[in-house]
Amino acid sequence: MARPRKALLDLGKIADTALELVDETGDFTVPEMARRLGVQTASIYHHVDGRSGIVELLRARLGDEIDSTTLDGQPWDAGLRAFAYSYRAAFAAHPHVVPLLTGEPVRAPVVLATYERLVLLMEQAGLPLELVMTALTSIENFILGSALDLAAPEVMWAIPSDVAAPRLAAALAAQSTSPSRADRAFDFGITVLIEACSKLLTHDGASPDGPSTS
Amino acid sequence: MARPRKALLDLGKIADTALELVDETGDFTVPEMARRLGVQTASIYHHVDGRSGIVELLRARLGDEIDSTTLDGQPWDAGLRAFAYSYRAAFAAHPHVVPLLTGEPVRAPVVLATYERLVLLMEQAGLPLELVMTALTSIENFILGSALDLAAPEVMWAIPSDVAAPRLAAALAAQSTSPSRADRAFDFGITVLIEACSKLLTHDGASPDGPSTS
DNA sequence: ACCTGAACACCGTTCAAGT
DNA sequence: ACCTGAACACCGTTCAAGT
Repeated sequence: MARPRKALLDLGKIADTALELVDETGDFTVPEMARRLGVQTASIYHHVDGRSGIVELLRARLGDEIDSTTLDGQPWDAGLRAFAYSYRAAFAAHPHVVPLLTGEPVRAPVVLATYERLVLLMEQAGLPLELVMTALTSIENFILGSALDLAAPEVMWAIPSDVAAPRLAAALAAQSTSPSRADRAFDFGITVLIEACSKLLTHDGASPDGPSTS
Repeated sequence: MARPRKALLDLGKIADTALELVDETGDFTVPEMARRLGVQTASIYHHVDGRSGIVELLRARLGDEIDSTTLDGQPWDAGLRAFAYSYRAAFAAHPHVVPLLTGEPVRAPVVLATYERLVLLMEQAGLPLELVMTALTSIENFILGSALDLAAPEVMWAIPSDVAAPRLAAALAAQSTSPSRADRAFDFGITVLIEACSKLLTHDGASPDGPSTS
């Protein structure tokens, strides 16, 4: 065979296969991908820069699933909230990908554009410029930590039998079950982080409330 | 040689070597450890349950570095804050270990005992029991996400030259440099999350402004 | 440019053999 | 119980050879 008239492989197929494999088995392997693609292992190396190149493909793929339109026609806090939810939803759809992505967060062009828009909105709302990255970084870290939580099993607070922790056990038992533990924790955290941002605004524009005088 | 009169290996040495290797090179390998220990690769398998057993050793090691005495003789919020800082400090000392630990958080006995004590304190302070795990989970996720951030290079918001993001660039430039970006983001988030917890308290105990019913 | 087939170094793990 | 030496399956990566 050697070189076929039409290429057997392209980045899309490679990304698809890697994502499939990670979703199904929790990880991927270059030979495993080659088998699925009906191709030699070496062939894949003609398209990507090794295994880490495939991880970059996955990072970009997740980034593309993040909805970047959430910032238009909304106040900045609602937009930020929607962005956070969309960011996490992209991870939630492929929880096993997240551990492969640690070390560097998603910085796809779409995501970068969203951050640019966010910075602008927060600035205009009155958040001091030197606080903007602090706020966004803490929110991003929270999202990433929450995403990792998604890959963990739901009942993971199993208390070893040789440890006495009655109140912890009671708190675990007292959790309502409808939204998952992870969902509730995410909502709680993202809500308070965004609220905290709005309290840092210097109300030099028109602002209804505030602890000035009443 | 075969079996020496005194064992060459023990869990302490194995954990030490793995930690050394991860701190120096970012990862560890069983044969690499064996070389450092002056021992055959197979010997290590007589002490731990494979590579994942070594990861568990590292998880426990990090857990032991967390200071669990922070909760005594302090109000719950100061204790929780100290615990969070200590938790993160343990990660900060060995940032490359963190990615190996994702999937399951640290649940060493010390940490579990701290959580037990925290739940008790928060309950007594008046936090509704069904909210306790939500609050603690979101804080733990935030800590984990922040810890991962520590393994990332300080200047990681490099904006690709083909992307225009002037306000993002300005926000990055406007950051003060004294405490690191990661430190500031951590402090911001942990402060806000704990404050949010204290607002959820139902002041039915001895409380200055609470409604008087018992 | 793109695929094959074969190769290489290396890793995780097992196991019989020795004390 | 604990270590060795040798083995096995598998992985990531490279490369000459073919079209």
